[in-house]
Amino acid sequence: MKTDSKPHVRTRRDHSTETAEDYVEAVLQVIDSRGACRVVDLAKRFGVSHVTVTKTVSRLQAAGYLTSEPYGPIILTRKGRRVANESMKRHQIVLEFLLALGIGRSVAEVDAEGMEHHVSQETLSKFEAFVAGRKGDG
Amino acid sequence: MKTDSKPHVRTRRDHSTETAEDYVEAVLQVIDSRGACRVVDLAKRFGVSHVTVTKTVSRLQAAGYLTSEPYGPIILTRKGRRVANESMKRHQIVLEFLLALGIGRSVAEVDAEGMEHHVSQETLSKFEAFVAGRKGDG
DNA sequence: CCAAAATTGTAGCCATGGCTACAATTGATA
DNA sequence: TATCAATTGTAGCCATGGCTACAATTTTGG
Ligand SMILES: [Mn+2]
Ligand SMILES: [Mn+2]
Ligand SMILES: [Mn+2]
Ligand SMILES: [Mn+2]
Repeated sequence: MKTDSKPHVRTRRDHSTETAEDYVEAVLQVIDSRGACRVVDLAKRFGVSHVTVTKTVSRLQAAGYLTSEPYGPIILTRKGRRVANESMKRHQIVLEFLLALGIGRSVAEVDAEGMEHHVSQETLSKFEAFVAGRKGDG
Repeated sequence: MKTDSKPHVRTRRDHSTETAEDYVEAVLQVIDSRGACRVVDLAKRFGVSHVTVTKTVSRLQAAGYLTSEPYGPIILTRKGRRVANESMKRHQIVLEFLLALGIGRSVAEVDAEGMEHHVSQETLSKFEAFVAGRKGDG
């Protein structure tokens, strides 16, 4: 797990994996709700042009997260599915934590999307414990 | 405050202001502890080459956050000091929140460096309230 | 005061992630 | 089925933020 003593170095590393995590997560969710994932779906979701999505998808394909043929749908590889599931789980924990803290849902959803990539395993565990604790209360 | 319904759009905006915030904050702290801030100080702090710092400093100068003459020290403008103070305050709140949650100092410092840029005002307030609450306890 | 070390600047490269404009393909429907 | 709409691809642009290599300047020690 390499405990980077330099905070900014870790933050930069977090950012370098952020796109892959958000994309595979989105692909999984779109497939789950529409049957197949297309470039337009991701463009709408992320609020970017379809060109940006196409280029990113091609990078992620080269990196082994997904596959796609010309004019075809976007499909996750085994690796892509693994990362998507891990990311979704972590996203969920962060979101539930913010909700448990009493933050409004729409704000919590926005904050979680950015925060999720910077939460260490230790912090994630504390978040989980906190949520579990609030469930027990009244 | 514009409540971006699209999480990823907000996250991208957070990232677009991140460098300026981290730099002015660092400049303020270096000045405070060494009397003056130089390119090397920032390069060490951020774990990047002096070239990266030079280029970024020149961008931030163009954007009005700081000034610097050739081979001279880096000085914050009024705007730079304002942003630095705000950023330091927010950073401190996030850090103290993580510590109050029971996270180890070194991990908390690393996580805070990334998280701080994605915390909305509402969430920041809840963080503050949580820390204040734990202070009262035993 | 001068040489070596440290610092800073400059040139030029790369990857990521944005965009517009336009072309090609596919899908829907009249 | 022929056309129009939607989707996807491609070309080419930009800004940010990394880097190495080398040049210039400043600082420091003897
Ligand atoms: Mn995200
Ligand atoms: Mn997410
Ligand atoms: Mn930061
Ligand atoms: Mn971030």
